[in-house]
Amino acid sequence: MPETASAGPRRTGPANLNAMAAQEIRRRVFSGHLRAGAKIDQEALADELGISKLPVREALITLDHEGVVEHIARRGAFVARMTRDDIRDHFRVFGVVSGLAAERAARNLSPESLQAMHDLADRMESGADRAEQERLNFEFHRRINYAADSRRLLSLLGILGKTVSHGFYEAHEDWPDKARADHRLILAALSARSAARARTLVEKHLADAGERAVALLERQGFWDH
Amino acid sequence: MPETASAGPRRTGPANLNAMAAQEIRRRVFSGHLRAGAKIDQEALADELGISKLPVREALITLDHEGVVEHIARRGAFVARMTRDDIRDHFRVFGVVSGLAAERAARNLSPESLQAMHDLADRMESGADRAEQERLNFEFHRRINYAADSRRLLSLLGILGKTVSHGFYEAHEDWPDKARADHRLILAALSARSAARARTLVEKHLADAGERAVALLERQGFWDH
DNA sequence: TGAGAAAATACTTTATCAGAAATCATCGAA
DNA sequence: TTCGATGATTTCTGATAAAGTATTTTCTCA
Repeated sequence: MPETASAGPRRTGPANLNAMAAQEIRRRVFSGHLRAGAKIDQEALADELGISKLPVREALITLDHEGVVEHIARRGAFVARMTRDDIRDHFRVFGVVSGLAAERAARNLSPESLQAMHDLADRMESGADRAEQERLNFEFHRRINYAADSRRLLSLLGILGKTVSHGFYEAHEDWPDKARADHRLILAALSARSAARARTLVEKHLADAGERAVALLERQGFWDH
Repeated sequence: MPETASAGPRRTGPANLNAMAAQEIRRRVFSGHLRAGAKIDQEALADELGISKLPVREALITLDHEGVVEHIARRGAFVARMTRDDIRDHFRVFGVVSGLAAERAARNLSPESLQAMHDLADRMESGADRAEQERLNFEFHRRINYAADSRRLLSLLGILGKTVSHGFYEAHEDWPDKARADHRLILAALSARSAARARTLVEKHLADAGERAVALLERQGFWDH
């Protein structure tokens, strides 16, 4: 028996409990399940998720840094009151930081990576299903961000990106077309080594994504009280 | 006796232990006490600070988000390997986000706030001591950031600002003069409601601060191994 | 018989749990 | 309206369980 292949009831969760808890709380906030300003009961949430209070507490620290909840010392955590402009601002910042990364990527990207990105763009047009498109989209941007070759930018982009409510590809009829067109333009700028143009395009791309995020949340009843 | 003024041996720390621990770890990292790549022993650190492991653990989560340490699941936390370019990038991002805030502030700042900022600038020139100047400087930027009136920007700026190693006013002979000049220019742009100019000036101001931060860390032996 | 590789074991460290201590907000009384 | 007691939570501690790492031992092959 070379491995513990036929293992017993090993749990299959995402590595650690606090990441799982954070993901679940994010879902509840953006789905409108947890309303803005509501106090988050650590104990109740822990019971509900079948874990102890500690991972929940750690998840709340993470979400505080992301701006999803507001943590007041010795008072507890509250769902952050996010306005439409807060969402737009989030994507605006996401945009300028991504723009910086694109600016660098325009200089650094190897010919091989550029080719790989062209392939990605091609695959996005060959009518894959929505979920697959979202994955390809993620991969496209990831390539740019890694090419920027800056630990600092990468770490910030990781935080900024996690907050995003996924599901653009399902929610917006015209988003796939718009995204494809944007990606082609960005890729052209990167291929031409036009750092400034790549930066501007990426900034606009994400500002637009911000508007879509607002519309998506609107439709999901995020601001209905 | 209106309050527990003449209290017993109440501890006087900064509200909660994890914030204290985070501050202490930051200090050790930027002073070169904890070297890049070094593994952080949670238990040893907890013993040393006279607290339990949990606040230390929570501090490490915070510092992970700030990019000061790198947390690998079930492996522990390691001091982030920060290059000179990482520091510059940090301030670059700090700059673009602060720039966004300044852009908004140029539109929003009330005449009263502008007057208050003029007073702050005046006081910075009336030869206060270095520590006081650093405080006034902080207040100056805080005014701008609050005037931007965006929870999202404010929260990000809070995180970005904490990482900064303080002590510019002590460390650089010419920084007070440079900072005063920059502030005057920024203030002029804000008073003239020139959003774009305010943004550019703030971006430059912080990019310069980044160079100074690199020089400061260099002098403190941060990169000597 | 000695050297190298694989596997099992022991050890160190992290992640989690349940409960105790401290703190703040609320409510009632003067 | 102000002060003090009560109750509900958060925050922290010590202990336990789960991983990962390193070491040692054993086995195979030259």
